Amino acid sequence: MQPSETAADRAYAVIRERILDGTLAGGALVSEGEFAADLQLSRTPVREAFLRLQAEGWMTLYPKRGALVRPVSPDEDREVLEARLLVETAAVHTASAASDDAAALAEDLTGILERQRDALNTRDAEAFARADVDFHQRVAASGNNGILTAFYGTLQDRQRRMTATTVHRYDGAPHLLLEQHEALTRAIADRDPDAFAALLRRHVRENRAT
Amino acid sequence: MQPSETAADRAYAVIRERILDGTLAGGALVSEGEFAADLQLSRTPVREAFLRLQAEGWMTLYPKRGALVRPVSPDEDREVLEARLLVETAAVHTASAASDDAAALAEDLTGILERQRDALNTRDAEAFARADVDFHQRVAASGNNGILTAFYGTLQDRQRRMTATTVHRYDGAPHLLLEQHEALTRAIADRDPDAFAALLRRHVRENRAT
DNA sequence: TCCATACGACTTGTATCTATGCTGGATCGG
DNA sequence: CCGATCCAGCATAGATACAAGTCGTATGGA
Repeated sequence: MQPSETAADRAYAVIRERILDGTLAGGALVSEGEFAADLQLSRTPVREAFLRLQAEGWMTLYPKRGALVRPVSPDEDREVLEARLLVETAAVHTASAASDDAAALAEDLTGILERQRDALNTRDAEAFARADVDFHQRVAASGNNGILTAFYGTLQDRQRRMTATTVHRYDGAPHLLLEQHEALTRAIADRDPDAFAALLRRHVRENRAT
Repeated sequence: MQPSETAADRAYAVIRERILDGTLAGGALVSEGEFAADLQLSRTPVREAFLRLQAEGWMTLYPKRGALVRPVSPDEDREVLEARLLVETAAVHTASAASDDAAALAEDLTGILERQRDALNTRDAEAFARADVDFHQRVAASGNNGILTAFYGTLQDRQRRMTATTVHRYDGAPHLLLEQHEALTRAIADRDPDAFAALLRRHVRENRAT
């Protein structure tokens, strides 16, 4: 056994994953004992995981009653999209003011797009989705603001859960998504934050899943 | 005894307060046992508080070593101010698009300003600061986006800690601050988000403490 | 002197135990 | 038949016990 990862960490990772991928639906009422039995540990590490999940907003703990997996609120998708737009747009605006940052960003994005194109060709949906997340994460990070970048990460997690919950619909074909990413990258290379903002707005509206 | 508030909640509130008001300086190494003895409870609730504080970014837990109060990073004040500007500006932009929201916002802000003016007259620094926080919180909430509003709250907490850490300097007199708030409110009443943005930028730059 | 190691103090990680709160259903009185 | 009450079962809150990791220091040998 490799105890570099504690039992509490394992419990946390497992439960969080089940929430994010939709195995544990919103509104489900779970208890510490359940998971303790399931994961073969005592209730203590499970409890720690619950507390952490509550702090991150995934669960609500009701004293002496149990833990409720927080359901996705009706407004959540709008709110997440608004927030993502805001952070990404502001980041590109900042990056565009410094030619070095803009160039580095464009270069990194080109690399990620290459990976995504490969994934499309090899029909590796997993890698495709991963590249998609990386693309936007990299954009958000270009604002050179750790707080906002971290916040953006939480938005991606929320979105991941939402897309897992709802039926996963591809309004457009994957290659359309790729083309939009390419257009976004061009706007960055051109240091045109306004064009980027307009393209991004369309991008997220048309394809709420990414 | 009124156990409506659990021991863990109390421990959390106390420790968090000590971090935010600077009693517990950044970089301090603390242990569960210390606080357990101090607060007269067992390690369990203290541990829960530590976990929660870590999840919220106030502490870093080192396995078998102790807990470190996370120091304020050198970039943090810039990052917090950038993020606050971003969220408030976006919120007002949204609110300005709906006349009802803008009117309600202007009205609420006027009320808060009244409180703040009273506080200034009675020299109640505490109430003055509270009104200040409320003013900006209300602005942020006008964006009608719960996720962003909650995020804004965390920014205020971070800022509170920073201003507690550094010497609290008032670059301008309190009444200048009040005048700026009044100007901001007028911009909102006029549904002029661009003017608001410009005023706010100056406001936070001149007075990094609020 | 220098280095390796053994030890002790301190810390967290996890399990377990007790007390208490909540809830739903059975029971009793009307 | 209906509502108040009681109680068993379940879940958590918190305390405690114990195991194990880490570091500083003392100690003994080369």
